[in-house]
Amino acid sequence: MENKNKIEESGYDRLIKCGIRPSVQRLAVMNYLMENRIHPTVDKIFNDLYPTMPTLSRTTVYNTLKLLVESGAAIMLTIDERNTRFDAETKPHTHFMCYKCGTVTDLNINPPVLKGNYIDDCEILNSELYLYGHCPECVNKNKN
Amino acid sequence: MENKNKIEESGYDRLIKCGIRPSVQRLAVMNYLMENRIHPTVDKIFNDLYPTMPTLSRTTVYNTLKLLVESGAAIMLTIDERNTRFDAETKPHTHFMCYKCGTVTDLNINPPVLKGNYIDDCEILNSELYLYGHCPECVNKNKN
DNA sequence: CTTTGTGCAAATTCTTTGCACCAAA
DNA sequence: TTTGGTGCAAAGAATTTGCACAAAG
Repeated sequence: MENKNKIEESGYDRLIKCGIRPSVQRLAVMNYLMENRIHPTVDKIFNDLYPTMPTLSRTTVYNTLKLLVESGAAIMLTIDERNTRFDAETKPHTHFMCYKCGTVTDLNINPPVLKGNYIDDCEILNSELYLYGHCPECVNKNKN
Repeated sequence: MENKNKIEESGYDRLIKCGIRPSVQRLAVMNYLMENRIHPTVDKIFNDLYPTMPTLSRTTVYNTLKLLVESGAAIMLTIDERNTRFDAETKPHTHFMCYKCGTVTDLNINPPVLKGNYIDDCEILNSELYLYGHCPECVNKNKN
């Protein structure tokens, strides 16, 4: 369940490939993101890692996520107004957020490929397609 | 310049159509959004209206924007990680943010029309296509 | 009068910063 | 040893809440 769409590459390999020194904390965050494709918030990551790493600090999680994003090892999502979310899948794909339960998932629909193009003289370097609505679980709940 | 893509409908008509009582403050915010299609932040709206409405409070701007979005008179954009932005154009269109200057503009490219569909059993009620890169001004600056 | 809206101040939440200590090269 | 990483506590920024007063119906 939590491992849906798990990425097979190892966190260690991903860090090295992106030129990031693999400290214990960075490895923990990177592996967490690759094994749990739930688009977690900073708090979710911290709370889930804390039991096995009681010396971990929120600051380190923030530092690490910033580094991962800047190095191309992860992406940041602004789909959720309240909290920044993170994803270890860096290839373009479409995200969905449920208005009722707040869960963010990947959708099997290709976003328009626009990177590298110029549109209205704007140089496009990145794009995100965010969809919102009701997830299957919440659609069904509604029928009761 | 500031009036690019200005909406011709009056703020008063928009409020009435959306079932919102047109208080002085609400009218000021609605008109501001319709006349200034710059996807402003709460602070920008407050600071621009304050000189002509010195009793206006940030709380009222927050209250009003929440009401406008809930009533369908405006939309909220999460394209900018730092600040929520607002737009009086509620028909689906594509937004662009410049990485360098932070300006948010509309782009003349139609986003995929997905509202009303089911994708992976998710009921799609809304969508946003956000593009990021360098705006014409910043592309040119870069050449120096 | 009764309901709705406004605006101040305080509280809350999320994130960043400064700095001392720790760890690895 | 020198550079880089971690984590605490404090600061900062954005937003929300509680409440008293004002305005509108």
